[in-house]
Amino acid sequence: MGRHSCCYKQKLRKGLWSPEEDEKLINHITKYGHGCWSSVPKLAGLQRCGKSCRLRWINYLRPDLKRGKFSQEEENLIIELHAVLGNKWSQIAARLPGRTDNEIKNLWNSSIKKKLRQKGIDPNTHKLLSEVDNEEKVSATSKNIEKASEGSSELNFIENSNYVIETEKLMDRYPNNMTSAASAPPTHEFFLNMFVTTHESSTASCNKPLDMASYLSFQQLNYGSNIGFSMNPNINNLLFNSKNSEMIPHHHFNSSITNDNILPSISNSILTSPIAAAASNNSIGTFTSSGSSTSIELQRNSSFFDGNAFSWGAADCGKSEKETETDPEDIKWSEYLHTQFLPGNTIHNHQITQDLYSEKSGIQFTTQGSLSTTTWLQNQLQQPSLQTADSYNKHFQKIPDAFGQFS
DNA sequence: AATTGATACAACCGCTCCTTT
DNA sequence: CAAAGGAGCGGTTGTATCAAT
Repeated sequence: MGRHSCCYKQKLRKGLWSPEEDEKLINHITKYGHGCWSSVPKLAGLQRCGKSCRLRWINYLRPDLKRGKFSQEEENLIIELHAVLGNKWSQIAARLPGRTDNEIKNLWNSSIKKKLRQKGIDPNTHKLLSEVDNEEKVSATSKNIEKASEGSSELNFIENSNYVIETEKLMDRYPNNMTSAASAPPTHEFFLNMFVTTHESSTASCNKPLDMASYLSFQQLNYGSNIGFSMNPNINNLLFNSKNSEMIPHHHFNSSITNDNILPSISNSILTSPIAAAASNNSIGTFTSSGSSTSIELQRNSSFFDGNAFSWGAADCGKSEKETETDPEDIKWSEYLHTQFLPGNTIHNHQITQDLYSEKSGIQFTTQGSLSTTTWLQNQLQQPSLQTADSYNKHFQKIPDAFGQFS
């Protein structure tokens, strides 16, 4: 497809949007919604392509944008999410209320990347740069090593938790980079091998040859010590659905889960999360595999969990209630805008949360559960609801300000 | 005061995926 | 089933602003 069909039309404006154009677009969408984006410019009286209108609305004019500088918490969350999701900016943005993928992408490229490098962390792999160098050496060397130890999946951990990958088999499973979020997730079979081969119901902390805690030592990710990031509880509750690349709050794992889902999920979440390093010295739970399903209990059995509000535990799983999902598209725009967009109106964080998280992919966020992502996000929104309303006000203030710049 | 470089942010481009015809 | 079109995503480029020289 490539270029949008409307872009072929002549005399379409490009470049920065003028306040007049913004006003036209806002007025149009306020009254009629965007509907088909390709028809928006014509209906709104704009010499722009629909794509440009969409972008302008989503990235700048949309009323629920927070704008302003990113907080440290937001930055931390972005880093943690990036460790899991990679450059999936839209997915990252979906978990940061009021932030756009573009905004986050820009922040990452202009600021966070640099900060991470300064702290000796490779922004792509979220590993120590020195480790990445070592890996490259190991990778290069391994190509010249015969498959002497083929069949063994053991890993020898050397002092200081550095690791040596002994088997080419393992390297084959993780070409280039074991933990790169951009690379394919570890296979279902791999984690079966890693965690549940020795016992049908096994306790991770005491399994040999490779228990979970040891395996986590792979990760030298320790943002807490390396860069002083706070350990955010948010990501800890997210597991990964390998089939659609969406994260799922852990609450939903209480029911039957197939290995196809859960193992890659665990792998992605644990392998790439900053919690991994911190968790590496602790037993964090039990994996049980039976037939096609795997149950997982991640226990609060270490100081790590207590110290950092790590809430994998199944204790609150049963309490969760599935939030009623609302498709944003079902919301009548005029109503939406009149009730939420207009300055001074109180924003119902409940609805905002739904708007932000009800995606076509069907991500289901729960409203309860201690320290769950949703809870955290709700907390963000609840400080107070007026915070969001305030951002709306700021938005409206910004429009006349913008006009002022040109007058 | 003018120039240059760095930075942040806005917007565009090309692509893929999905839906519709 | 294939083609066309719409929507969205991620990478890249363009531009405004600010600080340093």
